[in-house]
Amino acid sequence: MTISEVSEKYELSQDTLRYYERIGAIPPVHRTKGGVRDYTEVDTGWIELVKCMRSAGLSVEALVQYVRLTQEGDSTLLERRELLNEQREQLMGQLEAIRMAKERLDYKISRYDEALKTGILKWD
Amino acid sequence: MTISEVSEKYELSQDTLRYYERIGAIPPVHRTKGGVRDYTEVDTGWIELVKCMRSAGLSVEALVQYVRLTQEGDSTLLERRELLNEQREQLMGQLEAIRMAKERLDYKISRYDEALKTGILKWD
DNA sequence: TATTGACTTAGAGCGAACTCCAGATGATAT
DNA sequence: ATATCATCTGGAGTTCGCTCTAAGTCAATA
Repeated sequence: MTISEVSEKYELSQDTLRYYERIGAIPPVHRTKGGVRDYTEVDTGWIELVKCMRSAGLSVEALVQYVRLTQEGDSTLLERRELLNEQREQLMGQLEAIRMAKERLDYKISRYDEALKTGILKWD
Repeated sequence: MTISEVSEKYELSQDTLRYYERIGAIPPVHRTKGGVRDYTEVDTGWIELVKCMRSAGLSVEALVQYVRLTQEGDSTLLERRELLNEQREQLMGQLEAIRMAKERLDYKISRYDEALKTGILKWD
């Protein structure tokens, strides 16, 4: 798969795909003899993982670390689980922050709805 | 309330508090004759709102817009509700992204737990 | 074979959200 | 009054995560 195909499929710019590889957020991508990227399913699997995790707010740095550990082999299994656990905790926190903000927004919106419907403004 | 007290209470640096005010993410804060900030309850209410929304991922720009609209008075009620609704939608999307990432992390972690417990690595 | 178009790298540039700094001014305790 | 400390402003600096540019190389087509 060429970079433009991967870019299309995962809706990530070619620049971003190269960037992720350059900094190590994904392992080195398979290349043709000429040095052109030719993504395998393993490669795109990593892309998908990174896209998923980034969209949830994991830092690029955390992904780089994770990839580095996987490259180092089985001796880092424990460390990798720790890293994933930490990130999981982060996500749980973020989930809670969003839940709270949403609650607050819902309340505010309901007040606006009320005010717009009745024309009466009882503001706090 | 002085800026150092507010900074302490809301765990936001004094620089950040001044920054939020400077760019308009909160309305102008009450001052003493000497020009020193003296936060009222209304002021800290805004601080709390901004902290809540920022921690959930709302952009500073969105908050600036919201504050600007509130300053313009009742004619912007509808526009403000629209803005809050948009932000709410964003949060819902973010919630879903995090849910999905968490699911994936949970699965991966369970695989690591298994591997670490049994010593058997059946990797995909 | 020439030319077009996709791809390559290294490195600079950019927007968001702070964060830090310098120099001035305000508040307080002796 | 003076020393000390907190706070002020304007502006520069930092970090993150891309995004763009330039100049060169690879690949497919006429």
